[in-house]
Amino acid sequence: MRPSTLSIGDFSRATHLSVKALRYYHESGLLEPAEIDQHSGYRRYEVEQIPVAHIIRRFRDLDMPVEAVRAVLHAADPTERNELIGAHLRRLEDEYGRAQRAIASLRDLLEHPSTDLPVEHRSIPTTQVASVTADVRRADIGVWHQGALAELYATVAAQGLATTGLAGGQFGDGLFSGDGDTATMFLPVGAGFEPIGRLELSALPAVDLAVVAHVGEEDGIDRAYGALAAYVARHALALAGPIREFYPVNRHQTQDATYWRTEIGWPILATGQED
Amino acid sequence: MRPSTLSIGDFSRATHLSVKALRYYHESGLLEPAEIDQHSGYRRYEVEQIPVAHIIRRFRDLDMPVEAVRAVLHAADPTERNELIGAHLRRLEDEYGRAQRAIASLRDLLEHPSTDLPVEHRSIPTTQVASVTADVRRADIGVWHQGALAELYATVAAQGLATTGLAGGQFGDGLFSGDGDTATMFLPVGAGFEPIGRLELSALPAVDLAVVAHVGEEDGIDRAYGALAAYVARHALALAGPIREFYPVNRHQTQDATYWRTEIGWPILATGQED
DNA sequence: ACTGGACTCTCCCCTGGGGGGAGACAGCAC
DNA sequence: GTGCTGTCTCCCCCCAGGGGAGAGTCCAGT
Repeated sequence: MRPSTLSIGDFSRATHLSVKALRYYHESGLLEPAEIDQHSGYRRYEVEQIPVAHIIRRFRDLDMPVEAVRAVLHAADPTERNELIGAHLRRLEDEYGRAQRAIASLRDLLEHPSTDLPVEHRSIPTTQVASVTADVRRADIGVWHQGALAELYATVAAQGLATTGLAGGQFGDGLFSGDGDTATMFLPVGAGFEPIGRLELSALPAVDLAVVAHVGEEDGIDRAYGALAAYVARHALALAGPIREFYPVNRHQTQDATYWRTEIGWPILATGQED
Repeated sequence: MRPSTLSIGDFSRATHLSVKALRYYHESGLLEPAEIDQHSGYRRYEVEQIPVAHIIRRFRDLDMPVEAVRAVLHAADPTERNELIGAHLRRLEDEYGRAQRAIASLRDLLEHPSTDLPVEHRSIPTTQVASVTADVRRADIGVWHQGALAELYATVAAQGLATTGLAGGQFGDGLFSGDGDTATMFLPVGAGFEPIGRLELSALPAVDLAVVAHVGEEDGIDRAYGALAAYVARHALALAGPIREFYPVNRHQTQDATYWRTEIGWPILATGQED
């Protein structure tokens, strides 16, 4: 008699999926054997499952998570399926674009390891701000940053208020314990701001900052950080609080990133003396 | 007095690397603290280490392995460094290209889940071949496949011999125990072949095959596998050995992939009867 | 019917790059 | 002295399986 089902080894050879992977897909429910021998526990697959297995392998070759593969296979209609696939492809494209820009920045950093940029001292008084504070993982800061600023600008404008200073952010607050990353985006406002949703009205403490400006996209910003660190080292100044950044250009109004400006403020102890 | 070193928390804020990551980099020797308090075990970093930490973060953002980052940082000269960075960028580019092609193939598979392609039965006698056999991980098969075939063509030609049949490969041999993937690439030759290096002279056993042809790049090949599986299922034929593939077109002479041809052979039990 | 070898089973530990948390010290301001 | 926060080490967790141990199964040959 000719068996109409395949052993796990035969199925592995027919699908180019390893036996280990097949067992894992069974365990995780992504691809269940057609039949399991009650006595021996041997898995048996049907030939009709081979095309499905090929599809799974293709997706896994793309590093699509097993959960996402299951979602695609269980998607109701082709539209939803294409949407899911498209989303994954967009993620890959994003990653690649980010990689290219970061590589350029890296070459720059490595080839000009110690660039001197003008450093300016700035005394910031206590400031009343509309703010958003959250624990954000470092990898997500870019996205969160954009969203929070957009919300601040929109809400302040919607309340008919004017901004009374530079938009900015503060990172690594240490207000909460633990190693979480507390980040705050803020927009200075006058009296009358009404906190809505996650937005708060708060007061930023006064600080003395050593400030370096960076122009252009965020990718090249490490050079500014490096220059600042070198300056601080030369003048033997310690870090006296969370880093504060300012964004003099409204990035939602000015789309061309070459005009963007980031001012990085490194809090220092007020000394008054500069050599 | 102003401390000239930073605690791990301050250093974390200055570099945007998490405290956990910094401890891990210390443990793995990628970035060692400038000083460790003998009594308390507290780590102390110098401001001069900040630019280095930024560089490390950039590389890790690119998913470059910690080992590779260390290699780049310890590289003797900029040339070697650029070479290492370039290699990583090329890997990213390769992945992205592969992803794009695989996505196209996937859409095809999902939109035409059951394509009928002509299936042909073929009886292959025992064949004398020059061959390369190795345990190859599935992900590496593409590369290994190219190299092995090129070596076979070159060596056979160098010995002044003619090929006496179609080049091909055999996958999932099962000659060795375990779940390893045994793959063999072969080129039929007449008498007089001298095995050199990893090349062997061997005899492939006779088989009866159900064969489907696929034209073009390897990316669309899953459709052919699917059609073959459907055919085999309809005719209740079991898999009777490792999959064999044939490549009638020499891919090193014909660069245009649209002319490439892959014949997939699914071993079946010889029955002589076809309904 | 028996034997040997190939095949498969489950179970456990391992990878990389950290994240999350427990419990114990350390340092600093009041 | 008394909190509070920061930091230490140690342990378990993630994904997608890989590697191997030890035991049970299947099948072909005798």
